[in-house]
Amino acid sequence: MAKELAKNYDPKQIEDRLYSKWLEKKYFHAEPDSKKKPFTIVIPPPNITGQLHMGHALDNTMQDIIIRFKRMQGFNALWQPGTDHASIATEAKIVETLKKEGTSKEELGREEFLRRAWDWKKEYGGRIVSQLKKLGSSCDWDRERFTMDEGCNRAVTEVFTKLYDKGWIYKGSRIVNWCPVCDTSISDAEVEYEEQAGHFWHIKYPFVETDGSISKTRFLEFATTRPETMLGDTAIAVNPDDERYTDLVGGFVWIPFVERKIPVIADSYVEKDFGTGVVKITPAHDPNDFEVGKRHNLPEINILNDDATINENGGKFCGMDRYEARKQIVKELDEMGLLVRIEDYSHNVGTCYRCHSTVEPMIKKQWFVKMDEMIKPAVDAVKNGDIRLVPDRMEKTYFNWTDNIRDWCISRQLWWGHRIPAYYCDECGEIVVAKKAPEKCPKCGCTHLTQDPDTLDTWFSSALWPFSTLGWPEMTEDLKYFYPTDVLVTGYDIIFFWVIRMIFSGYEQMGEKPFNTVLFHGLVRDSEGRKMSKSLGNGIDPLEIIDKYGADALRFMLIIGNAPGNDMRFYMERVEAARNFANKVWNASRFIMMNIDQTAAAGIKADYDATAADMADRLKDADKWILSKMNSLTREVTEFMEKYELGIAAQKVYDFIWEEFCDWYIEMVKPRLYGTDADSKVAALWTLSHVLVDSLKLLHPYMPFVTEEIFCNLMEAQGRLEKNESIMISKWPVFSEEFVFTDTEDAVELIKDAVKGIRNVRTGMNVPPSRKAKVFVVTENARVKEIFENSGEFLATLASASSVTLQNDRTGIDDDAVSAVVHGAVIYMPFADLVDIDKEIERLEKEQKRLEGEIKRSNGMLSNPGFVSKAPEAKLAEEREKLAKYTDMLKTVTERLEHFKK
RNA sequence: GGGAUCUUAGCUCAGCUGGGAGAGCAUCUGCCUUACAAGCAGAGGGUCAUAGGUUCGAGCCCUAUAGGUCCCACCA
Repeated sequence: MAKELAKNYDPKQIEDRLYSKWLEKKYFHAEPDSKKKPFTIVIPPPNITGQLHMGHALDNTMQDIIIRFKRMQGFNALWQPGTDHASIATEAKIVETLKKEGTSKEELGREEFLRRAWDWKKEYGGRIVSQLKKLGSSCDWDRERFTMDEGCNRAVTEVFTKLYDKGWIYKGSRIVNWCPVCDTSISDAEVEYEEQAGHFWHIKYPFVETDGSISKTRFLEFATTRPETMLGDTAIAVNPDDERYTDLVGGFVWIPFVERKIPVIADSYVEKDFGTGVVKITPAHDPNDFEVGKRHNLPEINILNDDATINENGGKFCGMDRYEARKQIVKELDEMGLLVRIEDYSHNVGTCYRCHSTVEPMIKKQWFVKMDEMIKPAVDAVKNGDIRLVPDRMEKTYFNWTDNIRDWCISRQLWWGHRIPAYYCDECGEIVVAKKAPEKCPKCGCTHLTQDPDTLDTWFSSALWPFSTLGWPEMTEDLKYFYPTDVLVTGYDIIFFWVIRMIFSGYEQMGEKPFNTVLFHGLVRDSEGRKMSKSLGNGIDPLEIIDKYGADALRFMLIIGNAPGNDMRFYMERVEAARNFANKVWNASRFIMMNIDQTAAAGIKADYDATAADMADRLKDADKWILSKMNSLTREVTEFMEKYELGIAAQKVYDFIWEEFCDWYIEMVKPRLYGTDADSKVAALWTLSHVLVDSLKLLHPYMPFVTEEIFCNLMEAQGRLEKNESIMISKWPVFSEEFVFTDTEDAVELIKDAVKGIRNVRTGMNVPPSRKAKVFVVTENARVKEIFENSGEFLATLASASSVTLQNDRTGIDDDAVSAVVHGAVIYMPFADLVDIDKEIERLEKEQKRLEGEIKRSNGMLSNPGFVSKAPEAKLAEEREKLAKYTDMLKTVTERLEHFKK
């Protein structure tokens, strides 16, 4: 490794190399260790069909930031990785490929199809993993899992049989959402509603007279958006309180085409005021009608085949596609004079979340998980705070779902997935649910049993992910040590699919929550705020960004200035800004290392392992100031990260490094570095190094590569690489009392203001005389005096007060002037912007009022017996301190105000 | 229909328990200065959607209104 940093920051030169090093050193690997506290994250397993997209990049960056942070804090940090078999999505892809090859899954047969699927997994499952590595993800790859591997399969079978024995998994004939394209049932959560422009067909059925004849004059009018379902109508319903139709209830109407008479029934489900107040009831193809049908014992007539063509129950329309049949039916109704009118109508249509074709509700025999009992602990956990959702508004969404939960349809008519461990006796039809295929039927003794052909919903196995990956159903050491996990990071879009199901599964199977906190993030949208999608072609490939700007830049961009749970837009300019920041850090470090080298060459060497106490008497005000700032920053950043406010934490680090450290401290310290005072030089170098190292550490979770590269080079340059071989396993900085220099910090802040004022004057030289600054200097004893209206004279005055010379400042003011500032010979209030005194008086009056308010509040609290008796001592002390501080400030402000008023 | 959320600079957004209105980009003015032009020093630009309320004090809390986004449920 070079002792000097390369002249130019080039992520390509460092990222892959460092990642390999980390892997080689096994820094990502975690084993149970009773001496250390665990911190665990399980990855939301990406689909094996997937390519890394911006959503993944955001999700995994957040996890990596947290896990790196915790690792540095000394936790035994495990980030458990893996991938998801994504049954429906993967199967669709493979079916598509087969189609292109001119074959089909039926032709291939189940076994061959699965072989192809596993080949697919082998080929593409690794792709997403290598992409995650490009991002810098510090997952423990030795532990990589797959939702359909042997262990997960054991877990799935275990859960299925357990819940079946408990009666919480059952097979039932119920109305389910059927996707005719994916050719499978899907759960309620997997239906997406889309607003579609459609029609409202107003149709009338003729009455059946008491003598059995079909009326030519009396009709019952209703409206429907799906006319083809009339083939499956088994009743017509009105509201029981609807006086218009009271007489008709009990009568019959006639359905054309299928030549069937159906009863007119009364059910409160029908709303009087909507449409004609008459509803056709199709129990087999509408969830509400299904319920009505159950209440009235109506026959259920299925009119659709699985591919959404009309079946033999549809009479002459048999074999037609659903939409073709719709057209034809409407046409013929019109010819028969039974079509009253067509109204344009926009309504929500349920579509499959995978293929977006319209789903058809159908009655099917499927497997369900009973939810009413199992959901309870999951509700309580969030209610009583055992599991925290961040941001907490997600709780509303969560409860909205849990309050309206319905049984979960888990069987899928797919081949790629966990096979349902249910076996049917070929003789007597007995159902046996068991971990292993039974030898013979327990009822009739027949030895021929057939396994259920269906597979399980992908989410059934994902729900077990937090513990199945740690070895469950075996009670492994891993499981005992790492479970429950600490934080789950995921998008709010899969709260129903995944988060809730993990929570109830954790409680049911483990008897304990799967994680303490769920941290939600939003969607990454394009620069116009649209969802990134393949169909729009507006997706931005994270890998291209990494290639061009580096993973550090991408990561930082995704995090900074974004609040938890909020969507964000992707801007190239923001990636550039992040890359520029990395470059800034690079260059500042290069400067510091150059100076370390040069001073060392001159025989002056700082002890970089020295403590603050060792250095105490050599530190200058500027050093104390930046150390103090660094110290506060450490505390703030740590606090924000612990609250998972990653965006704010990143912003703080950014501001500190760029503004305070680079723009101020490094500039302030230059004269000392170029000067001759060895002690001062050593103090400066020590401080530079100390602050740089701590800044790099705070930045490391966000920008792992650039920080590691600099850190290692710096350590080598300082001859302490052996003890500090990687920043990622270095100690996270902690707030320390030894770096609290409040007074110095305040003073230098004032000085900064002063310098800014001077710069302002300088650049404002050509402004009209009225704008020329009035500069005030407040001396240590608070004596206010106006020095000069002319900046030149001001500078001269400052210079005369100086005792030390500074050189080569970039601020554009005379060297000597700055020295006075930096050395605190005077403390000033720069009012360079100040045009008239009235404004300042106004400001001070406002401040005075504010302080009076604060004092009043503090007094109120301190004289409140309730507060005094209940508040902890620290809180009381804090309040007293505040009171004292504000009282003091008020005094100063009032004094100053009086002065100005004079 | 229920719920969530947003409305802050020209654009995109931060602003965490009420006290300074902020960042990036864009615009304008100076600077190739021995870490960095991927940079430095400045400037302009905001009734914090509107109207009330609570408070010594409101971008932040409460109420209402308008507009946007999203989720859930669904009227056939």
